[in-house]
Amino acid sequence: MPTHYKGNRQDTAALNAYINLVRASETVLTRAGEDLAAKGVTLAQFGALEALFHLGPMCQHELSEKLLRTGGNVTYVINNLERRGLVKRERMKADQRQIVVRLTSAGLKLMERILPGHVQAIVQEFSRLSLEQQQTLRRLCRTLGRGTGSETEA
Amino acid sequence: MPTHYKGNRQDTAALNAYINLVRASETVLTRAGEDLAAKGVTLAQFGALEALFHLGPMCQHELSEKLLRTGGNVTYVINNLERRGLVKRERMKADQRQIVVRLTSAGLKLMERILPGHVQAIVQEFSRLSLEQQQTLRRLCRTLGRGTGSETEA
DNA sequence: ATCTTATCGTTTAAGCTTAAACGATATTTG
DNA sequence: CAAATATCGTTTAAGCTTAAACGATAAGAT
Repeated sequence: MPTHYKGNRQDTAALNAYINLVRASETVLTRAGEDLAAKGVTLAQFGALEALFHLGPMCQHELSEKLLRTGGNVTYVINNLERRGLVKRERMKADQRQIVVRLTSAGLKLMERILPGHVQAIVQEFSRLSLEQQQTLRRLCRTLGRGTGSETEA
Repeated sequence: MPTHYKGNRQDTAALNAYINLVRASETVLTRAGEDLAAKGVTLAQFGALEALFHLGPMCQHELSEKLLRTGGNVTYVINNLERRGLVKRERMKADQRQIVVRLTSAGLKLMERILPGHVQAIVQEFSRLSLEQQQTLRRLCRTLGRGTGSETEA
């Protein structure tokens, strides 16, 4: 479904790339979300759990930076995870403003149980593309995702 | 920021493509949303307005198919647009279940005023990629976005 | 014609997300 | 030290999104 906008060649190429990029992302996210729903967590919850699993305990501010979400959003998602007993909060002694979030044993067990299958679901999803195509896609998306020039990342 | 998951080559390529695809989409959508916010509408509202602008009046069910959203979501977004006087609803005589949504003159004027600038914002965003790269990105995303094999689209 | 089934739009509950205002705690500055 | 500034987490309001249940209308079956 190409764009209906009548413009020049540049405009058409950009709009078509835009719509297909967003659609592809929605498709992939929807399927990943369905996989996780069957495992009992949401995508947002999994994102937080995954960061804690791979990077270890961290304060909410740090989590908000890793997840590219606002502080208020992290409060909300962590509330839901804490209510389900998957993470726990601990106020830091050194800096009373910060709250360290860590996986509970239940949270750790959950991740050990569902992570491999979720990875395979994503691998399966991307098997529509060859290895080389996946790398090309990654490279183009990285170029597109770069900021306005004030980034620090290599 | 590559994945921290320790897996084989296939897994790593898929996960990296996944994370960068989603991030790029979020980046582009955020910027498009900021552009539209400055123009006074949300991305979801613009999506509905744009469909009505380019395809003409249609019932909510049709709109939900074009926008790839649920019926309940269309009800919600159209409510907000109607409240702002940008669209109006008309119950169809032929089929009393259907409700045709059409742009008001205010909605039409708004789109004529903001659409060109929004297109240019997207073109600007994608100017990080060459024309050829945009076409490659589009092709890869289309492949990825295809359904499980039950699609009708060419 | 009546009964069954399907379609269309709405409502509700739950979750995600942001921006903005706020309180508590740290840090910096004069 | 005291005052101003900055950081961290929370809360609120608004919007987006879905799934599921529902009522109204239409289409199909017997």
